Amino acid sequence: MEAFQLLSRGGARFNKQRFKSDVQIFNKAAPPKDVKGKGVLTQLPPELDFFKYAKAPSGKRKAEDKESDVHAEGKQEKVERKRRKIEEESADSDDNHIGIEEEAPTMQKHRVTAKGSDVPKPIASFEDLRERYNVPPRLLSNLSENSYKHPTGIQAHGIPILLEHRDLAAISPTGTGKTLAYLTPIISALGSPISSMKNDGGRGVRAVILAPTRELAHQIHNECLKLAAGRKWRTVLFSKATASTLSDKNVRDKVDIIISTPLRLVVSIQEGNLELNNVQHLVLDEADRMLDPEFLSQVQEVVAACTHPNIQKAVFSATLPAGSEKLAMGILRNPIRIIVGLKDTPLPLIAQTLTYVADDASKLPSLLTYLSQPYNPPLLVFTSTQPRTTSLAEELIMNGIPNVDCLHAGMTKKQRDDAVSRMRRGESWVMVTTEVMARGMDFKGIREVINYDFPTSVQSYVHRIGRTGRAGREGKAVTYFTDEDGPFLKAIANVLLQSGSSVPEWILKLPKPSKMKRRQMGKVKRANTVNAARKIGRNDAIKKRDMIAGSKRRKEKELRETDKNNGVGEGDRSAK
DNA sequence: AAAAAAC
Repeated sequence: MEAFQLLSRGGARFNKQRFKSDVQIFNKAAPPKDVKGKGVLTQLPPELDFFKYAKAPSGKRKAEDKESDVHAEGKQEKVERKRRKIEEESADSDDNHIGIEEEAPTMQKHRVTAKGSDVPKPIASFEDLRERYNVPPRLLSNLSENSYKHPTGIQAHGIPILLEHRDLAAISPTGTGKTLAYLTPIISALGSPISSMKNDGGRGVRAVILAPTRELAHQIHNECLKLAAGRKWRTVLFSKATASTLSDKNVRDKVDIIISTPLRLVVSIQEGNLELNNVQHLVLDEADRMLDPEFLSQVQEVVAACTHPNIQKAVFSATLPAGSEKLAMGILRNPIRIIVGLKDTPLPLIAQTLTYVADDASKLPSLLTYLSQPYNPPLLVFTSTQPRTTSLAEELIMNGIPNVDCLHAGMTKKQRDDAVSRMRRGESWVMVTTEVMARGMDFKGIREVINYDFPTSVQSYVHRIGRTGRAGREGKAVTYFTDEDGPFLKAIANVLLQSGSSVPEWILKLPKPSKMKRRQMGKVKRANTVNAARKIGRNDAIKKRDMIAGSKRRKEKELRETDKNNGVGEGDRSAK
């Protein structure tokens, strides 16, 4: 009982603080001053109560059902029903499922659902970690010195799970502190840097974190350095340069944590320049991306190389489609699944709009008009390809837009690093980019995102606009759509609805495009790509690459099928 | 459904 009171007090304090400092609109809405006990958030005006989606099912639904903001009532109800269904599914309790009901107040505040056996209770503050798990004081002081005062939902729930050495699938919205949620327990569990160990040292790297882009790996490494400050931790951002340094076994065995993109790691393993047999913590950040067909075999190779019997594995993302979740669950052992908020859904803090621009030629004038009015720099502009990123940046510069920058993976490492640095220093006002920046990147200042080209999936949309609205701040996201984007418009419109933004009625009335039509659209687009490729004389190269990729994908699919039939685990397969 | 990303 005492513990429970402590938890609810801590939770209440956290929420009050967080909302007061970060969400201006909270003050305007005059929150209840008395935050003692339960239900601060249940008293929020419905448009602010974005935790409601993940609350344990209760009789309180009705009051929350009334949302004023949406034009199409019928659609709204449908979405609501879907929402409720998802909740019921995730809250499906079995005997092992510890007290969602008993812990309801805390759970509600953190809007979290947990599934799995013997789920550890969440922490109320980082200080709890000292008593409960003997987390080193140095680590705790590093947290508070970097202004991490109160755990977010994913941190409160995820850190204890990882500290109890359980496998974890964690789904938490963009900008809610996932990186810290896995770095803190890893550094705590490692105890002491290898270099300072007398007996146990020299057996090789003990933790590996995989991320889909270099930029993200870099950012994770920076966070890691903050937490590692004051002790002789060796944390390595894996790259060509560091890989060659680590080809010396004596150097390599003194490394504590490696942060890397998958292929880089695979290459080193294959060259015999790296062993992962002492890895006890493996994290896949942006897990659904990492389990995409193009990354999957690489990731599986890394997983297979981690042969330590006691390895703990965790996957983190804001989005985890069913297919990816299955793959993830195949990699994890007796995992706990934590969902904060609703998966595949942006934060309602981000005000989203869809803007019709007729055709591609109308996009540039629209953007120029947008930029001629006051906006909050830095602005992030997403396009669909590298060439389009470059040419749009050039157009903007020619039109006199100041401080335009661009970043895509076709640029050199130095160019990429410089662009990120300019962004971090606040020197870029308009950053034009590709999917490379869509996931994980945390630029605190970004208030506005523009999808210049329509995103190619719901996941892409959620992650792109998730570059704003971070750590409780408000954000704004504008998405251009043309006639060609028609077939995919409705899916995105539903995402807007689910996260509390309004959508013009006519969009919701769009018929669901038939499979035939979608296939046709796909063909048209593919033909365009081929034509474009022919123009720049790379047709053959692209064809060849696509053929290779295609056959690889098919092969992987076949393997998946046969494995399923033979009951072979994920790890076994890639070893073949 | 498709481009970009990983070296």
